[in-house]
Amino acid sequence: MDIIQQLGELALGSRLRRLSERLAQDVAAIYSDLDLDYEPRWFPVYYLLLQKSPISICDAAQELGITHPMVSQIASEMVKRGVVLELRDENDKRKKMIALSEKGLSMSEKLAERWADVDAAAKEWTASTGFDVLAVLDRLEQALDAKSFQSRIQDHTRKRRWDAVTILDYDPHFKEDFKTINTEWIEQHFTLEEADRRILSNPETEIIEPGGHIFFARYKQEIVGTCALIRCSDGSYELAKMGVLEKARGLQIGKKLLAASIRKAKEDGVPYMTLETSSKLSTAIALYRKMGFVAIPFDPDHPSEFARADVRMKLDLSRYCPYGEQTDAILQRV
Amino acid sequence: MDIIQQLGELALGSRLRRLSERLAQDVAAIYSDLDLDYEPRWFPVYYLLLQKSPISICDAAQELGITHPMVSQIASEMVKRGVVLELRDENDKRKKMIALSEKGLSMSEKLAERWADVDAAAKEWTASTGFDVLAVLDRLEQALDAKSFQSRIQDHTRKRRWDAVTILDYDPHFKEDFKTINTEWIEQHFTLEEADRRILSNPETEIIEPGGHIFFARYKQEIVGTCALIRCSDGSYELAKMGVLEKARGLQIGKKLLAASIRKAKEDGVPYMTLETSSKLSTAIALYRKMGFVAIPFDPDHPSEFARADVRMKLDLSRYCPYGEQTDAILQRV
DNA sequence: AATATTTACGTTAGTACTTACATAAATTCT
DNA sequence: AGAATTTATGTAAGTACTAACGTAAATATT
Repeated sequence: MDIIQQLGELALGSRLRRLSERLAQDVAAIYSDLDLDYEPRWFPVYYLLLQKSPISICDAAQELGITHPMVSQIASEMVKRGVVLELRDENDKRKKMIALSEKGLSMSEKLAERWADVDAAAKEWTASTGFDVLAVLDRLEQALDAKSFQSRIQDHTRKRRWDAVTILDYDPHFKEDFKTINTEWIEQHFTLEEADRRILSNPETEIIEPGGHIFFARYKQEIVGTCALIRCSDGSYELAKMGVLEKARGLQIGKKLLAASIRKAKEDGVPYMTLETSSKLSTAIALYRKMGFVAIPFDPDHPSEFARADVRMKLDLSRYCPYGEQTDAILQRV
Repeated sequence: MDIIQQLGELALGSRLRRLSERLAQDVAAIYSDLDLDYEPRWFPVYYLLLQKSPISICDAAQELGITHPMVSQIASEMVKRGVVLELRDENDKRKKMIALSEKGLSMSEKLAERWADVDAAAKEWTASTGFDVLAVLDRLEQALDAKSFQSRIQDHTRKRRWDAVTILDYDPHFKEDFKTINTEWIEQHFTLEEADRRILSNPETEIIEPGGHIFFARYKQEIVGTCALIRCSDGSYELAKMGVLEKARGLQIGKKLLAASIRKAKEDGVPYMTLETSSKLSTAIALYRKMGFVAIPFDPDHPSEFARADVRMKLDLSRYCPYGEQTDAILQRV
């Protein structure tokens, strides 16, 4: 029992490879005493030519599920050894048709006998496991056709990252984080305004006490993101002060904070949410849009408190609004 | 459904390879965004170093079940990229000990996360087939450890050849074959003597009518071997005129003829069999010996009819004598 | 102590593929 | 009809291995 075996599914690929190499070597050995102009690697091409002949290089490659350079190389080897003949297609001068020569054809009887032995040996071997090995391979391939291994891995990566982030409600311990996280992103793109300083320094009096909320995202024991719901005079919420630390970008923390905010707003029976942002923040706007927010015109009666704000968006919570309700599995994929 | 799939067990190796390559490619892709000095092919070595460090090149190769040049190459790549440190073993100056560097170790956390995703994806994938894929692989490998694929194929080849040869009793149609087959081998090694000509030209009066038998081996509609049992005055049989055509050598036809002869002798309740041969025919003598014959001294009272004969052998049929009775399966293997 | 054998490792060459690119012919578009 | 695109093939270079050989050091044998 070596490490490759101990690793189980993680080293499945290595194991399949090892097994196939072991077989290939053993199969190669059985041709050695046959004294024919034949190489084991020719098998797929030779076998195909026995059934369909003549055939063009690329058609053969397609039928065999290998690359055309492979067929091209094997074919020229076979031509060199006199096993295959090249003919040119008359209608299409690009095409090189290959076919078994007299010599190539005459080898088939002896080869077919060996193949029958290989087939019988393989059948016996696989049957001895008590499993229908071919069916297992069929299912494995089918499953992979339905969904690539890469995307399966990605799903798990996404899920792990998603689960690694916890959304927390406001706690006085996080007061400083609320300030530093927002200061970081504001100063990166804009300059800190007077209203920013007031709100970021006094979240409790400015947001919580008037009936708002602040959420925090924790990743690896650290607060890396935050966003606030400010209670407006008409009872709606304004989403604001959403920020994620530079180093924690790409973990879909913004989406998770936003989903938590929408969920809370629905819980509280709020009719709609608004937000103000800047057209410079295109990734943020894309996210808001994905979550259902739509742009609304700037109302001259309600000018923004912030100089950087030039976009106003709204999410109508009375209508169907999936992202406040959907499961994590769907959210992760959006 | 391509040809590789249609071929079933015959192309099992190709299929395993294809599957492993598909996995390898997908797995390679998930490291690309990780921005680490890491190559997917390092995996086995890296993983081992995470558990056992430092370790020598050859020890690592052994543990991983790969060749030491592979470990050596991977290790030097890793050294070049600063992931691995080389130390010299003090006690054994041949040994190069490799260990993860600070940098190599620091990568492990991120890598381990990805591995966990790969592992989870693979588990999910294999489980979706409804089979215990790992168990199938275990069984396949175990079965191959117990008996190599090559020897499994050989068994089938042997059996096919064995079954392809039919032993027939004397029939006047075969009279000419009896003569030509024996003439071929006698003239190859010796010269045809007067007694040869007499017996070969008149098998019926010389062998059959005095109570003897002649067997023929048929392979692909052709008589390719023969041997005779000559009834002696004391009731025993003398095995004689055993020959196989040059072109049919290697098919174990001699063994099959001999087995048929011994079986017949036992059936007929004969106490023992003898034969005369030449010390020049070492392969034949080896076969006789395998089948239970032992050399006996030349009895001066019974000089041979043939000048070439200088070895006399005997098989005591009253004692245990496996090869007259054993099944084909055992005979094929002898 | 001298010699033979084994072990550890590196190097080179080979294998069975692939990807990427180049070229020529055919087909489609305008 | 001329230009752009697609298709068929070949070639070069790369990948991830292995096998085979050579060298140096250690160990066993005589």
